[in-house]
Amino acid sequence: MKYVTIMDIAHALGVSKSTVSRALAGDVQNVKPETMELICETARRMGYRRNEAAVNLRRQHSKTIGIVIPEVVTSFFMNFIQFAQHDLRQKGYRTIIAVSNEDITQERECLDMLVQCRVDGILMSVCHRAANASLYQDLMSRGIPMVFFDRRVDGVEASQVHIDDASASVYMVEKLIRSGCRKIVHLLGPEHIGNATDRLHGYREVLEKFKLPYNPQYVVSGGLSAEEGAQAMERFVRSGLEFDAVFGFTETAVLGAKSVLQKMHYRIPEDVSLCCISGTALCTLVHPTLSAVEQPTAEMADTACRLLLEQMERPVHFKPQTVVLSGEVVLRESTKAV
Amino acid sequence: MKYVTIMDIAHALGVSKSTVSRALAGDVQNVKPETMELICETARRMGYRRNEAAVNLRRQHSKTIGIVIPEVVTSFFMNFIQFAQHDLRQKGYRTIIAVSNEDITQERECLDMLVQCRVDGILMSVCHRAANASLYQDLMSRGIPMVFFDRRVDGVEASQVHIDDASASVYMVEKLIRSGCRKIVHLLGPEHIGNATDRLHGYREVLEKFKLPYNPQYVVSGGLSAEEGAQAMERFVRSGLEFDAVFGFTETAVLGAKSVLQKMHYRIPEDVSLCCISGTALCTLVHPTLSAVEQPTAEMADTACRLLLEQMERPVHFKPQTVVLSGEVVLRESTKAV
DNA sequence: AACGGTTGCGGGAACGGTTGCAAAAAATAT
DNA sequence: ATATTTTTTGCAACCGTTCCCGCAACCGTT
Repeated sequence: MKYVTIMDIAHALGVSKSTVSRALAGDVQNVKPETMELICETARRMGYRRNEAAVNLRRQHSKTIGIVIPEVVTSFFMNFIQFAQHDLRQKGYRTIIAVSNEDITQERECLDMLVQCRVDGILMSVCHRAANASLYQDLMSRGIPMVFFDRRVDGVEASQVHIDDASASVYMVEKLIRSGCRKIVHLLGPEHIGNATDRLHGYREVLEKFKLPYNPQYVVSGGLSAEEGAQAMERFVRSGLEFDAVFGFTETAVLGAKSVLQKMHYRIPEDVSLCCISGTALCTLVHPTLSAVEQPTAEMADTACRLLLEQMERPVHFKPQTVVLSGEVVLRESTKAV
Repeated sequence: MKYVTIMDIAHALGVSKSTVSRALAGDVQNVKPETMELICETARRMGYRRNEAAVNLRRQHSKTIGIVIPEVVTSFFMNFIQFAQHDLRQKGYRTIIAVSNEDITQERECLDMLVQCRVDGILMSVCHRAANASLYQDLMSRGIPMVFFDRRVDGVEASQVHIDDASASVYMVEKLIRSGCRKIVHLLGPEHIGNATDRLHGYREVLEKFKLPYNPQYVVSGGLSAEEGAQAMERFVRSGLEFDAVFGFTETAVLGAKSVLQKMHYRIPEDVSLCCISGTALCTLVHPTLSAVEQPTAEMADTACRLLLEQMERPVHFKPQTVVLSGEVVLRESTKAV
């Protein structure tokens, strides 16, 4: 495994490595056009590829951004990464992605690895609203810019961008009620995810607004996965309580619930309406298609990248800011018309 | 942004950087236990994180493996990455993932980036069976070990691991026939993906075996995405030809077809059986659940990593080998019992 | 006391680029 | 022609780490 270096090129052409370096960097101020052309051509011919490690060492930055996400089963995070990569690449940054698997220990390891790689900044969606807060704070005080997206994090002085979960819930549940539903089950997300609480608040807010009674029995822990959602649904159905709609914290859980319901021959949406927050392309792939509040993924990625880049450009007197985006209600076949 | 270096530690303790380096590397042969303890403790206290760029430069390897995948909408590739990351991390390797978006130009850029980062090896699923073959060959002759997984690549002397597509198709289509289906539509994959041809061969083989006529009109280009699958299905239905089953190249395309069929009130599987190759968790999320040949993702990742690691350990007199795994037919609700 | 062997540590040269500064070469002005 | 400026080039230091080599201190033997 022998890579060609600028010294190899310099030697082959009888010039100094400085000149080669400048030529390859396109420094038109300091190198004669024909020399430049010659060097670039030779580099191409010899198959030269710059050694990033050497560059990173010399310049004191890596031109890479770390992205930490909690899971890879939903396509939301992958879509986010795609958009973010597009934005960052345009600004000359590479990305390195790390998955915490919804585990705070793995999350710490991810962060550790990113620090070792000397990433210039971190885009992060936490797996726990508070558990690693002091670590984030520590990293940021060490001068590593961070922006948190999608999942809210508490007690950290940092830029964040997420959707207005409470409002999103309000929109969605209101649609449910206006379409005639009265007994709405809420598949609650895990307590350690901040957004779960907000979505529950939104749900309760609408009930109050419409003077409907709030019954805690209709709020069941639906987890994150399809399995958990299915189990929660099954348990609820067995409890014998009447219901005419399910509003879920997340897509996968609702899909699990949907399977259970369909297996029991509930008709959707005639017998039960189904909807959730943070839907992805999956919602359109199932039958009936699922009504959901869609995350503005592209906008979220753009905003997160912008915030991060701004913070990296002017690290001094930078003020953390929280951007709240609004989700878009998309009504599909799993809910009745209002 | 100031990171602490081994020099900082050495200075603080009045020892040489060599000793610090050795202590941190756990070189018990050459450093006294108390010194070691002292150095490690100080390093921890000062928040030392090794600079990977410096290490990569000095040692002539990066301890990272590049993984190139064609898309991120299916969870298959993400699952593969998860398994591969697990294996590689155990061997002390980081991973850097790049997405080609089913585009040969982007694929070249991905490879270029990985070379710049001096990855020690590449795990790759191509977006075109042949287009970039000479580039792969070039990279390998430059001493970069590569292993190709899932998607077959032609005319390249390299290790490959994929499922036996023809046999997988045979298994699946046979089940269809044994359950009573006679007019089976095949949603063909894109021509530039080698596996598509193999799966078609499998389909034809079974027809021959059962002495059923082969009608080219029943083989339609179904593309990769749900949209393409839906369009293909719609076109076929409009053609007026009778059919009682759809066997698809890939999950997403079949899901697209399924939507169309369900919208038209075809009953599944009573009117039309549905199945595909390379199913993921998605198959169990939809209703009715989808019969599929499941890829042995973990096994494929393990094999690919093993092959790559072996090749990296003994680059000389290494012989490329192709490992063919067999898929597992999982019958679910979208097909009738045999 | 002199000897070889081990142990623990420091010095310094790499690794492959970038970049400030000075010097050489070329272009322009006097 | 020489003086001056401008363009183009080379030298050398540096980034943080590893690792080869050498040195000293200490050990037990003779």
